[in-house]
Formats: sequence, C-alpha cells, structure tokens
Amino acid sequence: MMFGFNNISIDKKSRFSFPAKYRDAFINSNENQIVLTKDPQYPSLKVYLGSEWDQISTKLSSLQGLDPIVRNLQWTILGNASVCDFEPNGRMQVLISADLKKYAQIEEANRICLIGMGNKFEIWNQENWEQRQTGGSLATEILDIVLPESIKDMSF
Amino acid sequence: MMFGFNNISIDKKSRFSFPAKYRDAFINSNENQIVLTKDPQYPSLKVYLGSEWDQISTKLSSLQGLDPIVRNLQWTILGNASVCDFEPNGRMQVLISADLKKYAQIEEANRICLIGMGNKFEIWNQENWEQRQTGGSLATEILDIVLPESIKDMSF
DNA sequence: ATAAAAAAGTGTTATAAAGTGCGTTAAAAG
DNA sequence: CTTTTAACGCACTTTATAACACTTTTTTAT
Repeated sequence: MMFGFNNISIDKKSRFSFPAKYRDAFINSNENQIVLTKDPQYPSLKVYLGSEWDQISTKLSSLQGLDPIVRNLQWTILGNASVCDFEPNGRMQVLISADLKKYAQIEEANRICLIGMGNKFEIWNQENWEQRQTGGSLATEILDIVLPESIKDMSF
Repeated sequence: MMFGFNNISIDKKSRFSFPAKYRDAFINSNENQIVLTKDPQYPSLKVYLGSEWDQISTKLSSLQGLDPIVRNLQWTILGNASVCDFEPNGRMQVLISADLKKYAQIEEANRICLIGMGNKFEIWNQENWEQRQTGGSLATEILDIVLPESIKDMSF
C-alpha cells in the first residue's frame, strides 16, 4: 500500500519519478505498467497500477453507455488513459502527456504533488492541492454529480 | 496499551525516539511499522501502529470517494500518511517529514509533546498542547464537519 | 517523396541534499 | 554508585534532480 504526500520535480521533458520508498510495494505487486488518466471531479490526475487499472477499466467499459453520466465517466477515465511501461527495479520514471498536464493545470510547473492514496496515486498542481487542503473550492470542481446505481459501489 | 504525556526532543534530522517505557508494548504487539499522519481536526499528528493503520486505511479507502467529505478525509489521512519501518528492539526512532512538521507547527521546535492515547499517539507542538489543555481554542481548528453516515462509526 | 530540421522521448551521469546508523556524552532513574 | 535512558554529533548511504548526450518521431521545405 502506498500512502503519503510527495512534492517532486518534473523535468523538461515532463517526466517524474516515483519516490524510492514505494519501490518495494511496486515490486511486491509485480507491476510493469502504470496508467495515468483524468480525475472525473477535480483538475488532477489519477495514477493506477496496471492490475488495478485492468479491474477498473473492465468494469467501467462494461456499463450501459446510454446513461449520460456513465458515458461521461467512460469518456473521461477511459478515453484519456495513458498506459506506460514501468520498471519497478529501474528509475520508476513516467511521462505525463501534454494533454494531461493541461488538464491538471501543471503545464508550466516544474514541480507536482504526488499523493499516495493506498491503491492509487493522485497528481496535483501545488496551488490547487493546498487550496483543497485548506478547504477552498476550485473553479473547475464538479460536485453535483448524481450517481447512477451501477457505479455507486465503484471507487475510482 | 500506551498512555501518558511525554515531552521529548527531535534531532537536527527531525527524528524522535519513543520513550523506553513503551518498548514492551511494541514488542508484544509485534509491530514493525509506525505510521504518522495529519489529525483531521487539529494542527497535530496521529501516530498509529502498523496493525491499527492497516485496519483504518483499509476501511477508509473502501468508502465512496465521490462524497466530498469522505474524499477530504481520505486526502487528509491517507494522503499524508508516512509509513516508517520500526524496530521495537532498537532505538525506536521515527522521522517526521517536513510537511507534517509544518502542519503540526513544529517546524522550528526541537521538542515535541508525544501523547499516548492507548492504541495510538498524538504529537503536538508544546504551546498548542498547553493551550488545548487549559481550554483555549486554536486558530486553525476545524470543528464544523458534518459526518456522513458511512464514517460515523469510525474512530481515527 | 526525400532530406533536413525540429521536436519529442529515452537513457546516463554527476552532485547536492536528505535520510540512516551508530558511538559517545549527558542526564535521569534505581 | 551503578544502570538505564535520552540527546547529540558525526560518518556513511541513499535518493533526488539537473545537465547532458543520444535516439526516434514528426514536421517542414525542396
């Protein structure tokens, strides 16, 4: 399980590397892929381990796409996913696409916040994260989603 | 069970060590990890034993993250957790990250208050602790959280 | 369509900062 | 006075990051 806050750098080519403290967790869960995608509620990114992603994406793509909320979630989460090869024994580097950087408002930034949430990570622009943590709301925040039954038991 | 008040030092590298009186308790419960994280209400830190943390974090991550209050708690508690290897037979030393020090307002301090609360500890800045104990309220205190049903039975 | 140029992506190395381990001194307890 | 515990200092190890070199892909111009 991977927890905790990390303020880390992204280089000129938009790569970041996971802090070394997570290496054992990656090795133990036998991951060789990492998936980045958009967070459906906040201007931030989700980072899933390959195995987690397989579950979530399988479940999500099987849902009835005629429901507009479901369809939106499918577009956001599935349609923006970026699958990267990942070597837990190596440098554990991951590239963030220009598109995802824009969404998370980290286009100009050379630092990001990487938040370990147990079975996944989140990536935030530092200002947004601090504002969130201190209770402020964000312009692009989406809070008024009424969830259909089919996804009430899913956690993204 | 671990109780009581301790005023202890933190060294230049931000480490403190647990008082020797707790050694037997750690050995008996077979702990090899300690978790520090933010207290969601006060500018202080929570210190969980590894086994306690596993329970709390598992429960908390399983809750529906699309509820904003739940998500806030997940961010605060899971997203700021620092998991440390811990040797009950050794020096019982633990490092406090710069981030957590800032949150607990112990950036400059070379002493902290470590409070045994039975199955967990709290870490406080000395002035804040004294003010709390004498009934004073703190500027950054958060008291107005309305909890959703799903977490009413949890204790952090 | 081809070649040149530019951009994007990958990999390596060096250096400073952060973290860890351990011995010594100082203080407290028995 | 002896033993245990806490605090400090130093040396070593690991980690993060910036700089650089190289490869591949995309774009542009002829």
